[in-house]
Amino acid sequence: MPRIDKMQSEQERKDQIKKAALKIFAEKGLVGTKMSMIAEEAGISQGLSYRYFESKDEIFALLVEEAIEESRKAIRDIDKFSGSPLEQLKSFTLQMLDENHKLYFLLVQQALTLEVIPGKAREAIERYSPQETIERIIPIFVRGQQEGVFSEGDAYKQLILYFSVVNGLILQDAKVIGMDWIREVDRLLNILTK
Amino acid sequence: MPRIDKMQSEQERKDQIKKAALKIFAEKGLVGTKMSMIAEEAGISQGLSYRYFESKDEIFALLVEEAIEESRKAIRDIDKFSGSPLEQLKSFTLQMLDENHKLYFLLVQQALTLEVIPGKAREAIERYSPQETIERIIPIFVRGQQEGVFSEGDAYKQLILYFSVVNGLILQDAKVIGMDWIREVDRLLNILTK
DNA sequence: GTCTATAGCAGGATAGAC
DNA sequence: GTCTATCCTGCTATAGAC
Repeated sequence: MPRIDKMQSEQERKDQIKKAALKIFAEKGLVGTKMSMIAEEAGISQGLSYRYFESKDEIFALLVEEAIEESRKAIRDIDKFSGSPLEQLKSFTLQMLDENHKLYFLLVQQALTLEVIPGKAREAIERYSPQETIERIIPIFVRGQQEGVFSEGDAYKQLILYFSVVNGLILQDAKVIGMDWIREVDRLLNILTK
Repeated sequence: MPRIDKMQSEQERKDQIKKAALKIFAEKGLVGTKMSMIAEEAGISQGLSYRYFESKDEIFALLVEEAIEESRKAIRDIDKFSGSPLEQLKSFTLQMLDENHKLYFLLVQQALTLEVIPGKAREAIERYSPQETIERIIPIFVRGQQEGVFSEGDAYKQLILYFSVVNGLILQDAKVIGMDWIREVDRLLNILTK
């Protein structure tokens, strides 16, 4: 007879720890995060995480892999957003800014700024060539240019600019509370338009 | 008789260590930076830094104070840039992106994302109310609006947006080498204009 | 004044009680 | 299955030789 109380299955416990870890890692990075912080955030004791994961590095690597997988999926699905290039990009941007994606995004940023990242995380990062993202988004920019809405110039540079700007927005968002960034996305996209 | 060789005065040695520390701190944050890294960057032995500074925290705090002082100065001098609001802002932005200011900027970012920062650094951060920056820059935005160049709306929000965007640009700049960001500043300012 | 060696401590990981 | 009490490594900071 299964238990009815709030006791959790192994998978649920793992998810709980991972969720807590994601929040702290995204905020403080790999070295800045102590296992005790993750435990506290998850509401468990310091040593328990090790019954579910081998090491801090393993959790980090796991999350980075998930983040990258999530990101690939978002990129793959970008054509599902209907509308003009501008509207597509707006939908995509808003998606990046939502709660879940934001944390993943910050985590990858953390991983990218580290020189010494755990082997598995490094693999995931290296496997995920930005080429994939670029090939997927550049056509949208080009279409925007052809339709005369986007400004002329090197679409690749525009893309990098666009991402670094969204990056800055997400980073800021982590600090300034109570600001409705979503409203600002329109203004943001002015970077790209004529 | 003073020595003629490359032996350094106490002040020069301090500056050398501080310069090395700034570079590493800006990149890896307080916890991510090991004293051995600073020593290596400065080309000295691991223990020597402690003849010139009391602790890692002291160096960090010192640099944060300098960074903030530098930032106040840049803000105070913003009216010295001549020209239209747009040109003023462009000059100011380019200044933020130059080598020196960039590192300071990243350092303050690091300090802002930490919860536990050394007492002195915390004081400096708290003493430096963003109010000062805001009061200085808002009038430029307002003037831009009055002249019909900047888009309408809450100038405060535009300011925050602008800073988070520049922030993203600086962060990206630390990673993507060989990209001439300066050329992109014009495009960046499109966020603000009609 | 600078280096090398090490003391001391913080934090990751483990062992053992419950 | 979870917690508490350690072990052990790696880093900050210090001591002492040159």
